[in-house]
Amino acid sequence: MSEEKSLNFIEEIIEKDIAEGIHEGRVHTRFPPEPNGYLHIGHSKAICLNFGLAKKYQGKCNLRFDDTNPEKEEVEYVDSIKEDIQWLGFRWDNEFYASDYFDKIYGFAVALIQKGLAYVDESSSEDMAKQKGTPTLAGTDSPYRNRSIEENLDLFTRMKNGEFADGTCVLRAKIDMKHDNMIMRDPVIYRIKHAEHHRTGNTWCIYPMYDFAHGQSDSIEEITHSICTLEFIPHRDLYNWCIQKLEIFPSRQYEFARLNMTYTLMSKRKLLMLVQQQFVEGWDDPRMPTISGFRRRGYTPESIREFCDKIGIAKRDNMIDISLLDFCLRDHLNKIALRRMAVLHPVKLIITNYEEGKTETLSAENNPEDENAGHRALTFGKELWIEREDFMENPSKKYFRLGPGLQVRLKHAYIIECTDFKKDADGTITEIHCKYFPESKSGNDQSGLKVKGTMHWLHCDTALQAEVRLYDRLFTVENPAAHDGDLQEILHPKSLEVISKAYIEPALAAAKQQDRFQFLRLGYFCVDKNSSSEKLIFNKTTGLKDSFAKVV
RNA sequence: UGCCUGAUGGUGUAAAGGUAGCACAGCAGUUUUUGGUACUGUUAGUCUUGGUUCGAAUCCAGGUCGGGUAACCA
Repeated sequence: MSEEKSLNFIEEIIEKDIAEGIHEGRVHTRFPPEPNGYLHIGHSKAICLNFGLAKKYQGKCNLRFDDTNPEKEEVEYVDSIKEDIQWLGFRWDNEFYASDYFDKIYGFAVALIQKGLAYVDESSSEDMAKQKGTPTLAGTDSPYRNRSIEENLDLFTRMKNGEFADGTCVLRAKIDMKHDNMIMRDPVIYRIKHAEHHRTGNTWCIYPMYDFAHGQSDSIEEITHSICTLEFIPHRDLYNWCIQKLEIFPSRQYEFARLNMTYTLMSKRKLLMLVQQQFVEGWDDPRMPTISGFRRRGYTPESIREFCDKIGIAKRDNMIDISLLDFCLRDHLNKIALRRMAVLHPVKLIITNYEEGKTETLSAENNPEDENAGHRALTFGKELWIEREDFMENPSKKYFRLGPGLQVRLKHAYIIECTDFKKDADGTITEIHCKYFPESKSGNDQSGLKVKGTMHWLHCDTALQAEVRLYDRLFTVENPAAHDGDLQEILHPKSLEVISKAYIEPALAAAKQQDRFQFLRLGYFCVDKNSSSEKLIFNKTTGLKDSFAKVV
């Protein structure tokens, strides 16, 4: 009866490795972000993969910051990355930094020089580019390629000691300038950067390149399965070359296809641009595809994990429909979000046959999906707010809401019938008059009336006010990454709409930051981080599935 | 143009030589005091050409198309 879920290709490799007793069947992964930006939804895929694999196979997963470029990295990013991973629900076994290993990595470089496998090159970067050749044209050796070991050792030591300015020389691995794989044409493995590092300060003025730090860090931590994205496939040759020449722990690299999602930008560089040019409020702007943005928007970690599980792991390029993320979100929120009523675009409704000044307390369930969620009290009276969209002067037959002579149910209250309405000079509806049917009271309906529509409402005298922020997609095109021109050209002009005076029900007064609700018939909303008891602010997380919208 | 990769409905992802399945999206319907939820039904797919085989999405050969790759970034 237990349905076996099929394995993805990495799980297959791992299970094979375990079966063969490689590394005593141990599984140790790592998540290796560079702290040069905030984590986005694409990183969630890698996080769920790496931490998920460790969990599934009773292994370990390290968090390791790939901090080898001091010019781009900052502690703010380190902190945000840690917060985001934890929020997603994962705990790392070790918190490491590539910069922890600078001494060891330096030692690896010296070892390579001593084996005659690395040399200091004073060619300019232009010359080095020429030496590289092209995909079809073999490269040529640098004039500095055959320096003696002693000279290389001396030069490299002086590089470390700060005797040279940035860019004067680099350390290169001595591999093969005619290699089919361009990466293997004597790659740079150390460069000079007189820059302060966020952790090592001014201790170093030379820093290893990715290819001479990442794999080495994997080895030092005895990572068994080093999982990265497809664009690192050509680097695997070098990864393995270093392990072999240095005779260090043989971690293995495996590559999977990164996440692409419709209407979403995944480039950290471009996201940084949105922040710097203030097209959004910051990295955690609810429109951003960052983990912190989704958090502020009201997404749940459960829904993001479920999404990552559903999209699968494979090697072919993909473009996931963002509606799948939406589905996972709604699916979870539907189960956990308390129901409340709010009126975003209010118009007054007067119940003409309801006694002036009278009120009634009604009971409303907090969540029909959850018996244990309990009930709350609602006040009903003569004057109510309803949604402007819920009234039409000349409704079509498919319109199940209010219009002259039409009947609807007010949720948790009575059935009403529209008897009259008022307009101002511009034709804007200013007031709707209805009569109610006292015997149609919710839960005890004796009226025998049948209506097609049910509407949300708020009692004028007791409703509270709040700011509500409505979000739409940030980009107008399905694949913003493919857009060549200015980002501004494809930015959705109405990605944010602020409703400064929306009405909400009194039960929402005590709502705290990050609390999530379903505003009946409107969608899911969560309390913004800048919300206060004086001024409540709600972010729209996502709408409800709306099958009526398509009819219109 | 070299090297590396990949190709299954609109989008993802399974099927390890034996009935092409699942999810999202779409469409239609049932239920409903949320035009929500739930439930039911349904449309739609193996890049191509050959070969091996009783039998091919799967194995082999050629082709086509897509992606990556020529940073002192990661």
